[in-house]
Amino acid sequence: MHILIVEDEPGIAQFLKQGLEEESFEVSVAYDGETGLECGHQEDLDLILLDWMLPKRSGLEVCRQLRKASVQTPIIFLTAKDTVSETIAGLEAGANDYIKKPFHFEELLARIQVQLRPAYEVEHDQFTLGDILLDATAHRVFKGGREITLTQKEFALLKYLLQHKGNVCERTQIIRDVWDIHFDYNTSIIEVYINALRKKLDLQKEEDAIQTIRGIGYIAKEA
Amino acid sequence: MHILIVEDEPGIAQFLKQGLEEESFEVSVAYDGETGLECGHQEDLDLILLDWMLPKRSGLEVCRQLRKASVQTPIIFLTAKDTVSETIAGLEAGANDYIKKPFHFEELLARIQVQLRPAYEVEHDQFTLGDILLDATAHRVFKGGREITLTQKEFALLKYLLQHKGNVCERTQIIRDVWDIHFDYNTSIIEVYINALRKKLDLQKEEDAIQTIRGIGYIAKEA
DNA sequence: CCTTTCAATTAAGCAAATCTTAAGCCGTAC
DNA sequence: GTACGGCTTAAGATTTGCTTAATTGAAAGG
Repeated sequence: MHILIVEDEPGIAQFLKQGLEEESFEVSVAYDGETGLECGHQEDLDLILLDWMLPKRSGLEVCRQLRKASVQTPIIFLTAKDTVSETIAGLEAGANDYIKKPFHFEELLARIQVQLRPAYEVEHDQFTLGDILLDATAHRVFKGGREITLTQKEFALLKYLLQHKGNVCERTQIIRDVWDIHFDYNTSIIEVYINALRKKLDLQKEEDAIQTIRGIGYIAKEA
Repeated sequence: MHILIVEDEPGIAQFLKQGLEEESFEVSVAYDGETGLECGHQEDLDLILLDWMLPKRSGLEVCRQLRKASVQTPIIFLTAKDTVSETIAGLEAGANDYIKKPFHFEELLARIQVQLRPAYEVEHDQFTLGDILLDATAHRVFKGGREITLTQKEFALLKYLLQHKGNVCERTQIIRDVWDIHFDYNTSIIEVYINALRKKLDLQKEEDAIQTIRGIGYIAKEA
């Protein structure tokens, strides 16, 4: 997570930088409004901490300009300007929060966390197995960050195996729950799909995440 | 815009209600935590103002429970509990802001506006997908700066897909939310419109911004 | 009040992806 | 070594989605 501090007083800037770095944020500092405005456009920024009184351009102006340029990065004012009308001006300029000095570092941290919290996380129920990730909500599967395209049945089978991770899945169970066949079967369809999965997920025979249990079925387990 | 106030002290509740109604908000009041938690689940709520000390359930608990039930409505704590650790607890429980009593009504208003901003933008502002830009307010669509004329339904469908950018939209969801058909359907209308969009937006099959998820629906995603 | 127009929808034929079956092969267990 | 169970492959069947054309219906214009 990358935070930009726009603050002219070296003491405060340093204090903030150090504190945030200890929380393992990546921190950049701009010492005047002009620079702050420039840096604020960077794509990889996750949050901006903005002082009000700055050389060259005021924090208020920086905030307005950034929003005007449709920069969506969360902005938190951090300033000694503590009147109500100033607070309102700051918030109306497009800031997401407004903290008055003096402040407690812990509270700042909590408020930063609030801003970094994804706005609307649709609850994704997802399953993992090693570096394989199956997102049931989005209907997508990733292996080591790279998306893998699966067909319906492949997806259903993988999901079933991951749901029962660590447990042996009998072929009769699989055919019942994934294919909805409740009577006797005599087909190699499961093998075909297991095969497809192993191919698409590039699973090696030795460290196979999906192992065959001879005579019974299959098991998905961590290496 | 509909705001829920959860506050046990009638005086404050009334003061808030009146003030907010003057700003033409629709206001509901719950006088204890239990009721607050129930009302908090309502779909049409845009914001919740939450006191900490409440009969039956504390505001902190209400907040936690709502978030646990994946209610995404913005929550602002409005409380006399003013220590740093309480503030942090409130924010970590899932609140979006934390205002300490006594407060200025004007500042509260500004902070409410900040929380309502994202909802407003989703409703009115613009969505992008690669070089496609959809301006919901102006009801216009651009691709690489050139305006594309869409019909009502085409526009509604594209907006829906862009709103859910990165997530698979199931056909049943689409037919429900865009066509408002809640019963079983058996028509190829979605295909027709997807087809129209792909044509008008000149999307190539390979790097298609709108991809088909066979058996499920469609997904709009960046290349 | 009738005609024109255009968006919305339905329907049908076609194309493509997926699912299933089946047959031969391979490896392990006995 | 043999027999059984699982793996692999490919071909046929089936399902799903794409595309085009025709029909409906509602608003605009004469």
